[in-house]
Amino acid sequence: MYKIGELAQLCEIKTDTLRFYEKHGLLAPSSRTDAGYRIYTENDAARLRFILRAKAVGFTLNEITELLSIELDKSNWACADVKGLVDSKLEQVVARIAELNAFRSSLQNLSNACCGGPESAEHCSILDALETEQGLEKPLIKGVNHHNAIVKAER
Amino acid sequence: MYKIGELAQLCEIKTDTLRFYEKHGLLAPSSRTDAGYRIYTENDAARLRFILRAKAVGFTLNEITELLSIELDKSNWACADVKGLVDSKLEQVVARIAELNAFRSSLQNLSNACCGGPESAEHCSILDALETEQGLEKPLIKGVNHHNAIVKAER
DNA sequence: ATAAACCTTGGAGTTAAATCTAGGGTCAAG
DNA sequence: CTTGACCCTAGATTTAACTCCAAGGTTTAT
Repeated sequence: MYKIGELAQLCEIKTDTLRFYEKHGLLAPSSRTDAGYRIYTENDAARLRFILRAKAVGFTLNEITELLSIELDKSNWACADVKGLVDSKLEQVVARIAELNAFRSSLQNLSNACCGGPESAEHCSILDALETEQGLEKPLIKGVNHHNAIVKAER
Repeated sequence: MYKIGELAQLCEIKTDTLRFYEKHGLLAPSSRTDAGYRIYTENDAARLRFILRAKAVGFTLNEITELLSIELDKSNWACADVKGLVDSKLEQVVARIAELNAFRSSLQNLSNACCGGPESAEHCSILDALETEQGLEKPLIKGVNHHNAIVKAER
């Protein structure tokens, strides 16, 4: 059981943000005290952590609402519906991971091309690194890649 | 050589967005016609694609500006500086990939737990899936994971 | 029993990133 | 030589996601 300030501190956000999430239907406290103070349960906190993680990973609050709506009325959904919605989000996540991997390899190329010494960076070019990586990009975007996790990053 | 509308169409953004990027120092056309029309080169287009990819992957325009600033005055930077900046961005990207992988596995758990049939989704819970995945989360965050690329997602 | 530190609501302000509007030039096709 | 599809600038508006403020009620520690 947390008061709003306690939960906020626990999750390193502002109380204002919690009230904002409530107003927008993402997270309502399970109850109120007689005086009207919001009371959040451990379950509410878990939900909040889910929201924050989804946010950190680039989902908008609207998308998160959509994800959480599964939770709210799950007894009214068929299992197949839930699976469908989750799997479509899962696809988005997988696609985003692929994009990130492509981007990471862009940066990696630049880092690799750079000697790292004290001399001028005349020959270090983000765009050069980009160009040389362009052929590499497509296979990353399309299809699941079991071998592109994280490429060795040394030197 | 592209006029603003051509480049916009090529990259599926609005001309307004290109002018906006120019105003904010992310991408200026290499030249103008006598009439004042913006003229973008292939190099400008590559820079734009870099911007769009970075954006898709969750970087803010300010962060992207910082990344691109390397390009602008690279001759005034030491190679070590460039490498430092790039490597720190690289760390951010790797961290984000880790977060996304954790999130993906959350969703995967839910999908797996869900029978996918026509019956009520009473027992499919995003939060349940979250709980059971909580122990799994930390090893993903810390350290490079060569084997967490993308887990089989079928069924 | 009172001050400090909480909490409440309603509404205004902020920031990032566009997106739109108004009022005009430019250019190629018929 | 005009019409429609472009382009220009400057500035206003929008949207998401907070963040802050005012005016007041509640709790807690001294």
